[in-house]
Amino acid sequence: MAGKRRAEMMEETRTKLIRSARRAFSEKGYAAASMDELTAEAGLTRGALYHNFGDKRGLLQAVVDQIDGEMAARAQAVGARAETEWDGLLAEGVAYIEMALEPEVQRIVLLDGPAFLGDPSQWPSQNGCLQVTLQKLEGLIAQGTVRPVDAEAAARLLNGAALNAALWVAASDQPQEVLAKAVEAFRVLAGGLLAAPG
Amino acid sequence: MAGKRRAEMMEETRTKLIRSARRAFSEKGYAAASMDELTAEAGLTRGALYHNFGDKRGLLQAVVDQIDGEMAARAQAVGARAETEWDGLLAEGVAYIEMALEPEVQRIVLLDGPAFLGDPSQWPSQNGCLQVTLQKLEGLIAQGTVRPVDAEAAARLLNGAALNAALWVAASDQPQEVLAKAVEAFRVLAGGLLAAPG
DNA sequence: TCATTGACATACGGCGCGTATGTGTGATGT
DNA sequence: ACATCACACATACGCGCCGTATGTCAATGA
Repeated sequence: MAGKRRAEMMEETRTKLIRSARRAFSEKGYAAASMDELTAEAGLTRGALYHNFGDKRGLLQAVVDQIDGEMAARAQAVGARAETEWDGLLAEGVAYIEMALEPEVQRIVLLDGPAFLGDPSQWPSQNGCLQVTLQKLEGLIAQGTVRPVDAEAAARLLNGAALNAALWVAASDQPQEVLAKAVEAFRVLAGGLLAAPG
Repeated sequence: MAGKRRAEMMEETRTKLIRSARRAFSEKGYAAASMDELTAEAGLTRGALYHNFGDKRGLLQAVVDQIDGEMAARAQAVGARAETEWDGLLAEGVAYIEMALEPEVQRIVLLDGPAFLGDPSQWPSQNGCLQVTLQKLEGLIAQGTVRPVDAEAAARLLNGAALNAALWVAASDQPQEVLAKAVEAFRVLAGGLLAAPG
């Protein structure tokens, strides 16, 4: 028990703080979350927080990076399972919409993240979600499936569309029906990118 | 000077407070803006603010409603000037992207608004921007130009795409070039809605 | 074994929000 | 015209929260 090295201990406290922060931020929002409560829930004090993350924003940044990484990995996994590259792109977009329904993702990454950390593309994590979409798009453009538009621009618009759709679905009364409409509209819109409209 | 009725006076203080709030919120962000400074700049105190708007969020709501209304009016004016309905839709979208480059719009309506007031479609102002796009889309669907998708879903995705494009442009080093790419990508994406791809 | 580093806790100061209370001016009735 | 009321706004107060400065104790290394 006491046989742990200092580095391991520190990594553990970081993990505990991030875990508590994910809970607190997603339930109360970043602004309303109290550092005292948050750290107490992790069995620590604010001292540990300022030592490890600098300030409250630093903790938010760490949380956002973690969730963003998880989202990117999940989307990529879903996209890789598709039969064609194009279906993969669509699947990734739909996956983003569905993931954005989770309170953690919505509240922390989509709402508080941009508001308190600024534009996602400026984040240290480099916005993994965007990178995944970007790569898929570049591949599709190279193989001629997608028209030769600016890949980054298209990726941003697609992600933005998916994100906004998710906010809509989440605020809706009948999430299931609205989700179906959102996914359908997403497919139609994305179809605009195709070189040979189907 | 003293010949004003009470209602007129109250309307004037509301106007002054909202004006100061637009400045403060857009420059410092909602969270960092101090009510004391804000009201002092308007020649008043926090008392006036709590009396007229209930709390800090109430003031943000009022500011957001005002800006949203202005945006919707501007977009509608731009869209109405186009030769065809379809061109009008595209023009509105481009107008949103360009408007979102203004710090007031970006910071207050696009970042702090959703974070502190929740989903835009739930706002009392009913999100005028969305309504404008929605009407245009419904017209286009009725006349057969646009495929029969769910109009609200499509409107949301379009607006979301435009919004995200704007964030990208604003954070960029060469806004002019990036804006051109964003607009081009927007046109391509929107083309997916067309019944007869061109 | 002892000095030192560093991870974390404790203590302190200040600011900002929300509310409770005070105040003066315009509205109202006779 | 005068007294009274109502109300828009100012003033006063308390609480919570963040950031920093300081303290403490265990782990490290010679």
